[in-house]
Amino acid sequence: MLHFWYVHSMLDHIRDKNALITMQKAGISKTQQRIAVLNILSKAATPLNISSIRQSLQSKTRINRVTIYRILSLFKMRGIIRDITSSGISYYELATRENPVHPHFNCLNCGKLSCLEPLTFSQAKHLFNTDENFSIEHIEINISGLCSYCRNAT
Amino acid sequence: MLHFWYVHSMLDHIRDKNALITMQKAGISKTQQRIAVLNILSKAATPLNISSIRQSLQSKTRINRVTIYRILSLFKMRGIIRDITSSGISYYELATRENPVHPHFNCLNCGKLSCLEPLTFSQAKHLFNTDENFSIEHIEINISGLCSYCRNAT
DNA sequence: ACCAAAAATGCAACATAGTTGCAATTATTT
DNA sequence: AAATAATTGCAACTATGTTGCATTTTTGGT
Repeated sequence: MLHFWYVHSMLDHIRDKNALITMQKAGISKTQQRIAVLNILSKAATPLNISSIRQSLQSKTRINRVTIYRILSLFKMRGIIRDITSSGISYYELATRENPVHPHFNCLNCGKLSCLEPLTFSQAKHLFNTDENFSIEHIEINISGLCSYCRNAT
Repeated sequence: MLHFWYVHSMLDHIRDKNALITMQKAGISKTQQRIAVLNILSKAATPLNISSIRQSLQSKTRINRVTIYRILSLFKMRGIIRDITSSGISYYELATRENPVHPHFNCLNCGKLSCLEPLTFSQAKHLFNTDENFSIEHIEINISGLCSYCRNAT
């Protein structure tokens, strides 16, 4: 039987490799800080906000607050990640083919952001009577309430 | 023919009266600052963010930054206003029967937030497969791109 | 209309998010 | 392996938002 730590170090290794490939494709320098940020986002099951990212990073990599902002901003520009702002807080998630744009659910109790089933852009676009000639570039749908855990806990 | 200033002072008078009635109904003290904030929001054609509200207020009423936050928070709790957070900035609009919850359009160029045609809560709710037992309390839909003005200006 | 009690405002101080310029460090290219 | 280019760290700054406490304004009873 494989050991826990072994499986994990193996996964970490794969992730590091993927991170390098991603940055290669994007044509940006492969720095330790960028790899670390990318790995944290690829490990995450839900979109993460800056403070979660900082916490996860500080234990492993020495990284400045400003650097995180700059890396996230660069990743966003290059289409590597997407940001979701729910209740005034920015969350980040990987933007891959396998992970298309989708609505999010923000628990008002625990604050966790979960991903909902995707709605295609055209489906969503169809909903809104935009006879006024707006050019739609982004549709953000955020739903809030209580997640199943918090709902049952109360 | 009626003079411009006359019509306006008349409208202001009606607004002041409406503001007083609103606060009476909500069972909260009728203060100058609250009347001023309420009037600004009732005059506005689009949802306003804090800095717009501050700017509009400072010319007329002496009011502290903190007071505006407290008033908006109270109004929100009492259901007098609604807040919309688009791209990390909070905007406020009157929450009346005639003005139901609706999606918003945020121009990425000029930053202005416009109101789109409403979608009923049940229409919107129906869209999302929430088989997981989330309890939905709020659905926020924000669309961004270029407004007609900015689109044509470029 | 006045006075006491209750409520709201102003102010100072603080916390967090996010940005910018510049010097020091790290990647990349040859 | 060295020179150049890019990135990071740091200090300082802006904006948003919050809290405690003293001062002022509203409210409600007389």
